[in-house]
Amino acid sequence: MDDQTRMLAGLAGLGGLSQGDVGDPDSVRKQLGQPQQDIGDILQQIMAITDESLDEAQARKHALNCHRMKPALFSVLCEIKEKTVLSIRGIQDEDPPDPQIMRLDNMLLAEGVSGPEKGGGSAAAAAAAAAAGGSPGADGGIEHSDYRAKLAQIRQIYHSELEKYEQACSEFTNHVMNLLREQSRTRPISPKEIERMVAIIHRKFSSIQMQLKQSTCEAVMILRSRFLDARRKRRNFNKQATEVLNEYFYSHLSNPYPSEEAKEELAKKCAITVSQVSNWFGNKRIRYKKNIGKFQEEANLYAVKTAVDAASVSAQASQANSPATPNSGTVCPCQPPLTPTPPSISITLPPHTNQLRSMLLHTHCSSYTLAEV
DNA sequence: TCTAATGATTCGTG
DNA sequence: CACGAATCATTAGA
Repeated sequence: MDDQTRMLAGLAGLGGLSQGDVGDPDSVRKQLGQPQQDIGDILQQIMAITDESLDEAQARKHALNCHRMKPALFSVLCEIKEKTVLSIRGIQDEDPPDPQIMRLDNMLLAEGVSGPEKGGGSAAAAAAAAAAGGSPGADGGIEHSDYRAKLAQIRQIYHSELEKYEQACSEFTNHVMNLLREQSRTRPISPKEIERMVAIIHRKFSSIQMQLKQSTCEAVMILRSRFLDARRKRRNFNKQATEVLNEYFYSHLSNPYPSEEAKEELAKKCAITVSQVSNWFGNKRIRYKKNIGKFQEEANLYAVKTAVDAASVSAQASQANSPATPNSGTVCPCQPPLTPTPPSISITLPPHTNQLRSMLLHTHCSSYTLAEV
């Protein structure tokens, strides 16, 4: 209290004093001779104001507001406050942008939830729809629009929530600002303090915003994973693709392990991915091996078919008087077209060639994503 | 509705 | 990483 009274004593005639003089009450007293009693009275009035009735308080408030020393007292109190409490808080004011929010923002932008209406979102939608679509066709369009519709729904919810949030934030900020401005007439609140309070409110609201962004991201992730879950959206290969694969399989029955190049060629022919070709051969080998008898008829059928194809190719070749180009899809010359005894698969591991290519071409989780490449 | 077929995934292995 | 084997999840046909 001693410091304060000294400080307040210094206020007695601030009008003609420089800032440096404020801290020296003795010099003030010397210059003006204003009694300390005056300051004590004002302080007493301020302290007692809460105990009075509303009307009395209002009248007192008015009187205090009109007091000739009010502006000086106010500015000094502001200064004291600034130097004590707020200087400590001030350090934390300029914090860097939250990396978490930045991550969420980037993701929402990439997914097309935030940002321009038909920007990256449609690209992401196309990717997801292509991934879900499996074989290219009219079906892909349905998947695409379905995905887009759901994404648009999320987008709409996100934006309406964001708008609500922004409105609430600005309403609350305005309310607090008005309140503080109003209060600043009776207690020392500097504009800087109001500014800080606004920053604090914004920080609090931004944590709510982060929650909104987080849950939106989760929703998009769930949506994507549903569309990307190839197993759920499995489509049987078309007849022509199955024929091409079977032709290769039965014409290479002694070693049904297509090379990376052969897989690529088959993938191209069947309009599927290399990894789908690998899956198909993996399934085929194991299922054939498990029940050779069941596949016998199929084996004979394709053996005949490949033999006929080979014959027509060689006939064409001889007609054109040019050598027939060896095709991986045709029957191997050393392989009999009809296998009298059940053919057996030689389970020998093929050499691991072209690992880099395979690394690029094999996509297990999202095998469909390369389907349209 | 049931069931066989089938494409995809997972796991252990070399 | 490719493969076999087991399994899952979906499709298609009876």
